[in-house]
Amino acid sequence: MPTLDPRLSTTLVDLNEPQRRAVTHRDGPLLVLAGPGSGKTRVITRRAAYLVQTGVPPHNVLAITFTNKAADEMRRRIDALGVSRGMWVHTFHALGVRLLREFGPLARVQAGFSIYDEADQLRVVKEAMALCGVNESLVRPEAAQSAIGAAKNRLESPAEYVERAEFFDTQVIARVYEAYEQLLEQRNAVDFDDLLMRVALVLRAHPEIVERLNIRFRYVLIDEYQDTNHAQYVIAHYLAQHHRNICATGDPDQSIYAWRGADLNNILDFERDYPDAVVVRLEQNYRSTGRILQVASALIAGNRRRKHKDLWTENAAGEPAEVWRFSEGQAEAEEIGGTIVRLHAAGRPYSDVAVFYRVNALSRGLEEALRARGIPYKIARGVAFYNRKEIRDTLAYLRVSVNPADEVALRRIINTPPRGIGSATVGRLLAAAERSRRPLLEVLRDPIEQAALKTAGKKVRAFVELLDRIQAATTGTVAQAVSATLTLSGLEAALEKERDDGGEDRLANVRELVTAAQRYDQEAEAPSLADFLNRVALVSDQDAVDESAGVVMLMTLHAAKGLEFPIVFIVGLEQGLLPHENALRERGDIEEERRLCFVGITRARERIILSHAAQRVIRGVPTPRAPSQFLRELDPAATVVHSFERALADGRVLGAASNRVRAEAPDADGFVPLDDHLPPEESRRRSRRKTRWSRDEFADREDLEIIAAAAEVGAASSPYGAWKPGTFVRHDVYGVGQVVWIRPGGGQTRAAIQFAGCGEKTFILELAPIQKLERR
DNA sequence: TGGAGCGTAATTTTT
DNA sequence: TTACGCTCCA
Repeated sequence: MPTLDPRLSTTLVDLNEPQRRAVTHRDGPLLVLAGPGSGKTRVITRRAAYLVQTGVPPHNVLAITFTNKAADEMRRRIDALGVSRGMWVHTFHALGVRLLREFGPLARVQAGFSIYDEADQLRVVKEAMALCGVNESLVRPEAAQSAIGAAKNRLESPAEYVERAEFFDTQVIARVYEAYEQLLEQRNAVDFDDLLMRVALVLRAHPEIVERLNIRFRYVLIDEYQDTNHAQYVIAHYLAQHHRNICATGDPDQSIYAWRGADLNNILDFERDYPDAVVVRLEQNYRSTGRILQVASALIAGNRRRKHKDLWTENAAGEPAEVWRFSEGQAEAEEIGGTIVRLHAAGRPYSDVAVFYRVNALSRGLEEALRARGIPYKIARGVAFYNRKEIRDTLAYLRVSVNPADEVALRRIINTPPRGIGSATVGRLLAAAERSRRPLLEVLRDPIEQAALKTAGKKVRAFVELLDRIQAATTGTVAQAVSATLTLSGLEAALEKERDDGGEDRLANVRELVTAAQRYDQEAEAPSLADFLNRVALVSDQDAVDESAGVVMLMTLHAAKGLEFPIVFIVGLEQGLLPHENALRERGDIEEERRLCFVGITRARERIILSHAAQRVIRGVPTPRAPSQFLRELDPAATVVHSFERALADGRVLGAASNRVRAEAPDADGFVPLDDHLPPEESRRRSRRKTRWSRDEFADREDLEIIAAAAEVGAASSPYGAWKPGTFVRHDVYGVGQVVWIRPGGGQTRAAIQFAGCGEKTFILELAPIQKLERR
């Protein structure tokens, strides 16, 4: 019996009963179902501390999260409890990198491997398609990319994928997948999915490695278990195989990554996988007011695939949730901006406020409104920095010097900045590489090839010499390597010139990269250029959320998970946006959209405002919008509706259906004429009044449906009413085809057309050069 | 070779 | 609205 750690009482203090049970559970599988705001992070960190304080060496504990930010946060909090030394706290992907570094050869990767992000990956997919002779109009490269990613999540090799491929296009993709894998191998590169897949496959094939890892990691904690995909599930399974000390925490109601392969069944079936599992439910919420919780609970009750929880709180009931309705999307942004100004004037720090949206495109209007009012804000977009051209260019140089086989990076920098090696020369070199089956860089170095190129050959030689000089300069600290690369490559000079010519100051951005490298040099345990590059590759948007920045935060609903703010706005609660159009389609998942909305609402501590507009400018086109079906699913007893609609010049009121007495026929534009017997002033006054939704009123209130109907009529009255599946059409480029399906929505009409020569393609009819063929 | 200019297509969420 | 790819011209 180990002596009890004196710190143990601190570890267990201020925990409620279920929390304490979860923290002090020692051996065997444990499932913690943690509702929003129920102190889940606290439980995980305390549990890690508890294990250590009761005698488990820290290096025997492995904690896995999904985001770097969560990992850092957990490490920090465990640190604060004084026990983190030697403990492994990683994201699944970072764990993948570390393990691949250890047993890489078993997974067909060599030291210094590159990690390809989505953009790199797409390049390789395109290359693979070209290699297979697959035309990009036959299979969209993005489609192939996501099919390959999905296959990897299922741990399917190209050969296994082929077996399942029934249809022509999947057979094509199977060939592309195979070529893609070969290209990655030649380049000593892995993509994001490989970081999981290859680890999972190694574990499956090598019991001795599993054994070794099981000895090393006696306790495994996995956070956000509801977001694990099949590959992650398999990894978790093997990591806990012998000792079965797996602690999974999560909440099925907050699973929002099914589109990326997350399998809700992993958490729903945990008790089947581990029949002896102890299950702890954390249902007491410490975050939100009673009404916020009430509204959220009513909403999520609409889902079938879940584990029931009774969320409750001792917090005050608070204010009702608010639904704000606008006639136009811009008014929504303006009103939110104005409200934030007033809140701030009343003493609220900006950081008390966050605005969430379903799609990034919605941030623009908000940004403009905030900027116009001088409200400081930040958008949670971590990758934005690393996606800048100048940053990617710099990193490409570094990648080549760590991994000379990295052809994607090599091709990126071969003529950046311009050095007279144009596409014709590159084309010749690539052909030579393919002919002689040698890596591109080897061909570049070949004096014979250089000579064959005549004048360009000299430039190629200068380029490889440059690469050698850069490689020689990358031996010191990472920061030194980065700045030497900038100077030697000529990037610095090029950017300087661009700035002096009055262009953007992109030099400042690459200087920031040097700063980031300096920070890394100081913080990393064993800094190396390769590790720095790996780390940079795994940066995500979520990591950029800085709640302590003192500014209003703007982010997608996905990025909002795990955060909390006193005042939360969720904008664009409209059909097609939330739930998103894709989810409304045949195989879409409405429940996931509902969870997304649930996640958003439960971020709020004091006040939640859900807004929608009857019309919104999308891609420059004013589009009628119907309110989200989720608005109808909120608990009306805890909800209040506030209309900000305004009459138009001609007296019509967009979206002000709340003033209606009975439904009227929509006019030709698809808008319901409202209150046109009232003078505009009266109409405006009425539409501004605050309405409280009583249950009855809510029940037979038609307004939402009416607006929805108006939107639909708007779409149906489009010139494509007569287009049906089977209708023959002619496209200026693809020729004659036949409509497969047609769907109005969001002011645009989408249709899939099957063409004789080149397969099925989807169009926005309003924009595509396409006509109906008339029967004659 | 490389830049400018044009047309076309696309837009969900991200480790 | 923007991004990308393609063609054309200096």
